[in-house]
Amino acid sequence: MSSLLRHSVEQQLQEAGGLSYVQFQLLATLGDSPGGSARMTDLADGVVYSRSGLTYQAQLLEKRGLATRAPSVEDERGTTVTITAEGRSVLDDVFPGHVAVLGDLLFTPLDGSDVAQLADVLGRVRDHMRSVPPRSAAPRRRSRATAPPRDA
Amino acid sequence: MSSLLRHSVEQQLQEAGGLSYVQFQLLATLGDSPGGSARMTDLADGVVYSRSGLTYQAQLLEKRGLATRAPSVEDERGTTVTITAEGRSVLDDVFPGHVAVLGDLLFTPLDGSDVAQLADVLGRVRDHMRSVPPRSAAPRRRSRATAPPRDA
DNA sequence: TATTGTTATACTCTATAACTATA
DNA sequence: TATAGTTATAGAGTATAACAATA
Repeated sequence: MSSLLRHSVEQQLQEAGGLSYVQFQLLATLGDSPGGSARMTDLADGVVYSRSGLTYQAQLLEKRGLATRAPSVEDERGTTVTITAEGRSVLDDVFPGHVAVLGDLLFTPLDGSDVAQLADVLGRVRDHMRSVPPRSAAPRRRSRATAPPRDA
Repeated sequence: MSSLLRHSVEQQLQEAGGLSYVQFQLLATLGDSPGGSARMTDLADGVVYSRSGLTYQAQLLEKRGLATRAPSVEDERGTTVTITAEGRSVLDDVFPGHVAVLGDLLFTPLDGSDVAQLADVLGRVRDHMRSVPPRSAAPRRRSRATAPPRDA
């Protein structure tokens, strides 16, 4: 079910705005951030992928003029990404269709009670997953001599 | 939530058996099929992807000796894919860890009632999505001559 | 030394279109 | 003609490792 939905969502984003799923997530996150800005690390928190993958997608956004990148003021190691007016415009173009896809495919067969249950249950799963030490994101070699590797 | 879970699942499949998510789906489907066989078209029904993508993954399985491919007996246009003993072996290798990932990440914060609700609600969504006409060719905002194109 | 991020690179996967062969 | 599947190809996306720069 999740695969089917994801596939349709990605297709709509691509057709309506030429956006990959990750690009949409980044733009949406930036759009909701104060000043339309966020640091790469903050952006990474919402996404699964590697830092290099994030850099790649952010570069694509910059090339299309949907976002700008600049060294962070507070911490010069960091990069601050900011959504542009054109970025917001693309987001506006894409959003109605995005909501429509979800409405058609996900919400149509559900009533208010179903949606509430889903939000509750999946919300708990999400919180749980976030609280779990990300086995994946944790480089194996991170373990010092004191910590015996679990995954052999 | 779905992305996080999917990512962890894919990682486990890759580490435990060198399987992509699609390959695992194919092997699992074959394993549950009578005689361990199914036609490409039948396999495609369970998966989102294109036929060429399915051919690609089936070829990989064949190269690794996890499945065989042969012309179908009834309909010589078709290809019958069959899981091998080694394919079942890899499936057995991978399965416990697969279940463990789902247990850890998905089911831990849920009780029996939650799981039942989830199965009910998502089951209806799945049925609904399957009943809907192919999404790819149906851009819903694509209107007739009355609506001017706004994406110029 | 640890953290932030980029680059170089190699690889996997997917989709489109053209093609073959059978129904 | 329609259906089943493969092949050729091209492109998008991802991860790993090496790297530079700042804290």
